[in-house]
Order: sequence, then C-alpha cells, then structure tokens
Amino acid sequence: MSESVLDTLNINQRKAASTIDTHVRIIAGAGSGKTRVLMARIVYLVKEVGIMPNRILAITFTNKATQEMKERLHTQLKDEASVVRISTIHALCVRILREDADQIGYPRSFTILDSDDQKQILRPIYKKMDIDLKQLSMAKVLGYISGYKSEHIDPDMAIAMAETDNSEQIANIYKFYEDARLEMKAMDFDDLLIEAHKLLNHNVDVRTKWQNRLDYIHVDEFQDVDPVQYGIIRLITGKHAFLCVVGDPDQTIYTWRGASVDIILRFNKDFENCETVILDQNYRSTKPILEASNKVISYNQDRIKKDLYTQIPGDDKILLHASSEEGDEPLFVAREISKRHKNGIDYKDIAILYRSNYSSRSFERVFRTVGIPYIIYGGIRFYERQEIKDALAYLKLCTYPDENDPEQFSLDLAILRVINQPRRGIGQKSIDALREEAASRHINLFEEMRDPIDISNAIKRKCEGFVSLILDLRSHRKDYSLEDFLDYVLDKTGYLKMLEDENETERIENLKELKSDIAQSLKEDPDMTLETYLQDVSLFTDKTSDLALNSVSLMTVHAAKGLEFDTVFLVNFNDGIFPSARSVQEGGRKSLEEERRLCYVAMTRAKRNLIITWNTGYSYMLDTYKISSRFLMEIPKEYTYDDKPKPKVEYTSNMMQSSMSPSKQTMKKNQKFRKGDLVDHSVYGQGVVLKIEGNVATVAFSHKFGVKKLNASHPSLKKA
DNA sequence: CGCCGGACCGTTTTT
DNA sequence: CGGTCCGGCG
Repeated sequence: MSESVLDTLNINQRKAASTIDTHVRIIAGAGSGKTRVLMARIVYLVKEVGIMPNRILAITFTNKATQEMKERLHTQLKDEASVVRISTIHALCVRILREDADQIGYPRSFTILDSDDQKQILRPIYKKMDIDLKQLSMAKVLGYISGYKSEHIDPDMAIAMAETDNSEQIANIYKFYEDARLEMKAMDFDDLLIEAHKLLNHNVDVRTKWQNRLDYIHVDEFQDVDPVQYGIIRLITGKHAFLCVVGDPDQTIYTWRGASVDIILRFNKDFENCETVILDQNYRSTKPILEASNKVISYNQDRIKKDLYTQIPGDDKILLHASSEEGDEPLFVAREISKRHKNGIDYKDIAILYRSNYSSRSFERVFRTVGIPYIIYGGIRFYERQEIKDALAYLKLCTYPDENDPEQFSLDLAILRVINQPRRGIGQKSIDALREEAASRHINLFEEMRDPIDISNAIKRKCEGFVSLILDLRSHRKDYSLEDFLDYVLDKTGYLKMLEDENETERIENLKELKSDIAQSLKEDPDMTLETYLQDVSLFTDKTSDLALNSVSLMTVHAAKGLEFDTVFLVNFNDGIFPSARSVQEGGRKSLEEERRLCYVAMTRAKRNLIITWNTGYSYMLDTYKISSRFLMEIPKEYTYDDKPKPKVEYTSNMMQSSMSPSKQTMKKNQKFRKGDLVDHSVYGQGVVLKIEGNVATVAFSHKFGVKKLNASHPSLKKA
C-alpha cells in the first residue's frame, strides 16, 4: 500500500478524515489539529477516493481562514486545489444569489450594503423624525435591525410588537430602512443569508442545482453557526451529500450575534446517520499553558466536561505582569518582544491579543517609536478605508447599468460618498434637499442632479459640474485598462490632488495598493469587469496581501480564533475590559461564561510562551482605577510567575475605589482629581477644582467658604 | 457653505 | 485620552 495522507494522523484524526459514508461530527478541542484533519480529509477525498475537487465544499468562518485553507491545500493538491470550493458562508450565499437572485426579485448585480451605506440610508429618516444622534446612535439602530432580521421579524411585526415609544421609533426606522433598501434592490450582510435561505427554500430548481453540485460539505467552527446559516447548510446538503462539521463548544464566542451551541450538540438528532469523533489531544501548547486553560474553562457551568492533554515538552510558566500606568504596559511588552527577538523568536511568531479593538492604539504607538514591525488585523481594514471606498464609489458611478435594475437607486450611495469629496460646494443642506426632491419624484440622485427643479441656481450649477464630470469619466472608460482607468478617475475628479494637498501620503499609498489589487484580480480572472470587481468587494474587508511576513500581529481575541503563535501576549487583562463591563453588568452568567470562553480561546492560541499583562492606571470610561481581570484568579499559581514581586491586586465585585487597599488609595489619590472636577467635601460641601499642584488641590467652594487649598489625598475630599 | 475650536462622549466582539 | 460632532464665524 502506498503512502497516504492519513499516515501522519492519530487514530481519532484518521477516523475523522476517512469516514466518508456517513455524516461526521468532530468535536475538536483547541489545538487538536482540526484544520489538519479537515485538510487531510479533503486531500484524501480527492487523491485517494477520486472525488472531483469541485464537488467538495468547505465553509470557513472568516476570509482569512479561507485564504489560509486555500494556501495550505495548494501545497498538497496543486492545481486541483483551486477547484475545491472554499468560502465563508456569506461569500457562498453571494454566489448562490448572483446566479439566481432574479427569482426573488433582485437583479443579479444587486448591491451589498456595508455599514457606511446603511448609515447613509438612515440619514433622511433621522432628519425627518428629528432624531438626536446622541440619543439614538445609528450603530445601535442597525444592531436592532440586525436583531429583528435574524429573528425573522419584519418591520410591520416590529411596529405591532413595540410597547414603548422608543421601540416604536426604532421599528419605524426599521420600516423606512427596509423600504429604502428594497427600492435600491440591495442587501446587507444579514440579508445575504436570509435571502439565500429563502431562495434555496422556496425554489426547488435552485436548491436541486446546488444539491447536485456537491458531494462533500465541510463546516469549520461549527460551534459558532447560527440558525439561518444552519438552515442554508441543511438545504444544500440535501439527501445525498455528506456533511462534516468541526467545532469546539468551549470556543463558542459568537452567541451575541445569534450563534447557538445547541446546533452542534444536537447535530446527531438532525442527522441520524452520523459518526461523532472527539479529538482531545492537543498538539499546540506546552503543559503549563494547556493546564491553566483547562482550569479556567472548567469554571463554566454550562459546559460538557472535556480535558485536553498534551505531550509537548516545555515547562515555561505563564508570565504575569502588572503595570501601574496604562502607558507602561506597552513599554513592558515592547521590551519583552525585543528581548525575545534577540533570543531568536521571529516577530511573525508573536501576537498581541486584546478584548477590543481600541486597545491596539497604545501598543501601535509604542511599537512604531521603538521600531518593532507590526501589523494590525481588524480595526479599519483595507476595503473599509475612506480613500478606498471613495475611489470605489467613483468607479461604481462609471459602471454600466444592469438591465434588471433600470432605476439604479443604489448608485445614490456612491454619489453621497463622493459628491463633495473633494469639496465641490455641495454641502449637507443641499444634499438633503436634493435627496428629498429625488425621493418625491421617484428618481435616483443622478437623474435628480441632471435636472433639479426646486433648487437654487448656484447649487444647480454645481450639480451640473458633477454630472458632467461623471459623464466624462464614463465616456473615457473604454480608453483605458481597468487599473489605468482608476488613475484617470483619481486624476480627473481631483481626488488625488486633494490628498496631495493634504499631504496624505499613506492614503495615496493605499490607492496605489488598490490599483495593484485590481491588476492582480484581473490576472487571476481575465474575464473580470469593473462591474464584477465592484460587486463583491464589500464582502472582502480584509485584504490578505500579507507582506507582513515578519511582523508582530495585533488583533482581537475574536480575530485570533483558529490561529496559533509561538508567543502570545494577552494584554489589557483588566476587569471591565476583559471581561467587558457590559457583559458583566447586563448579561448575567451566560455572557460571563462567553467571556470566559473567549479567555480560553486567547490562552490556547499560545504554543510555548504566554504572557499576560494588565495595568492599574486610571480608566476614563470606567471612571476608576483599573484592577486585574477576575479570570486571573482562575489561573492556578503553579503555572505562573511574576517577573518581579508586585503588590497583589485583588478583585472585588464592585470595582470601586473603596475596594482598593488603603495604601493604594492614598498613593493614587492625588491623581484622582483634575482641574474642573466637581468635588464634595465633608465640611465645605460642593466645590470645583481650580488647580492641582502635586498633592495640593485648590478648590472653590460656595460663597460661605471661598477658595481653599486642601490635601488632595485626604479622605474628606471626594469626587461629586 | 466650510472651517475651526471647544464641548462632549464613549469603547465588545464580525461578515 | 482621543475622536466626533456641533455651533459660531468668516
């Protein structure tokens, strides 16, 4: 018998990879080699079973995972690898819809709305209903809308269900949003799933077509699948394909957006013909890291017990470090990185993980000044950058209309983006007026601008200028190759000049990057047109041109899912940040357990070295001094060490100033007040801080007492 | 209309 | 602290 890809697998892994006559559920603990198994399975199917690669589908969780799987598969399957269908569930839905969206009333070239577009749609209704943005942010409303959609609540139901004025208002905004969206024949991210599901569910031909295309379907990160996604997966699996799902209930970190662990737990009920394989040997981490992680996750009550084991040698304990100031934490991390780099660790094998995106800032700044190369994942991604979206909007205005979408209302979004970018003297006021008039005439904005009626002459002239600019661009499109046309557009519109005048070199660089991306895409798919290129870019927010082969990676724990690094710094490990204050307050045990799973994911990313840091500086948002995460106490001391002895930071439930040790309170007190603060004194009553000099606070009290100089750290003085 | 300065506000996580 | 938004002014 010749060599098999299965030879390198352990018994359970082999069973998981080679069971191909039933459905398979793989419960795969962190670092148990699930990606390897998935890969081996696909290679096995193609090479040793003779399945056509295009009849295999693998659904991944992120674009990054897609990319990585494609690359890894390519090393083993060469050209056949590119035929295997690998994509995120969203991208799969787009494929399904691009073929047959006309069956459910959309043009096949329908527009995908990103959050900027969604906010543009909301603007008029905010104006009309006179809603204060501060009172009700658009992000919040969009969150509600997304929630309604995933629960199959349509706007009328939402209105009928509303019990408070507030929820009625949101429901009305929802209705407006849906009307506007449908007029544009566009879909947001939620719609992609919902509409694809609808299409597959109601249209037998489409469903059968997809079922006939696929023999083996794989779903990675199955613990984070939500009911709509599951519905889609079931529909395309149909009667004859085999489904193989891989997941780890302990790594469920997306219940906040509808993921349900029950789906993986009940899988064998839905698919009776199912084999379950458990992978519990960890091949990633050393013992201290793995045992500590096991211990932390064991605090979750809502869980099926599962302990991973490892045979990897190495006994470096987890390094803990508390900084007293927020700014010291990145400095400590930078020093540690330099030290480790000198000892032979590549930058690319080091990751900085944090709970929320904003944490990246301070690290970024320090790394830049110290000269540590880094790359930030998430945050503002390539296609989400202003300049990129502006450029794409201009290009969108040059596309040929789809015959199924004669009104082209979706062009409005592009116009709104760039109409005054660079400045053309058409400000928000004029825009609102134009939008209103266009809406009442039921024409799109471009048509409106060609022939405005009840609009001042000055604005009419400016509109004319914009319209003729666009018409000029359109007429020259045929004179250039796609990538050169971008240059022409950036030049003609004055966009490039604007950036040059503002000295925005980085943005200009990004636009060059966009040009090379267009060229690259064209090389990969010579049939690509401007139309097809623009259609799906909003799906691929993170461009995966990782020139960053030798950089430290900075990312959220969510983004780190599925990845591993030799050395992991888990930073800003403060209570209120990780776990986030919100989940502690409002979520009860369930969301605290999700935070703990998140912590488990973070810890298990590390192969050999795990460093956990936090700081006890002042937090402007929590309005108090920070303390270490409550999860820190769940890590047994035998697996950790401090780099130098520190006063112990204790966790108490209310996290308030009073919970700190007295010595610490005194030490920090003088920093507690700032100029302008409102204070309360036990004798003088209320006052305002005029000045802080060291430990002396100059405070103005009411008439009776006047201005006093006080010991700022004296307990009689408190913040009001 | 657009610019600037000051007030104010706030931070989960992703496709 | 840093980013955003609003309101006054040119």
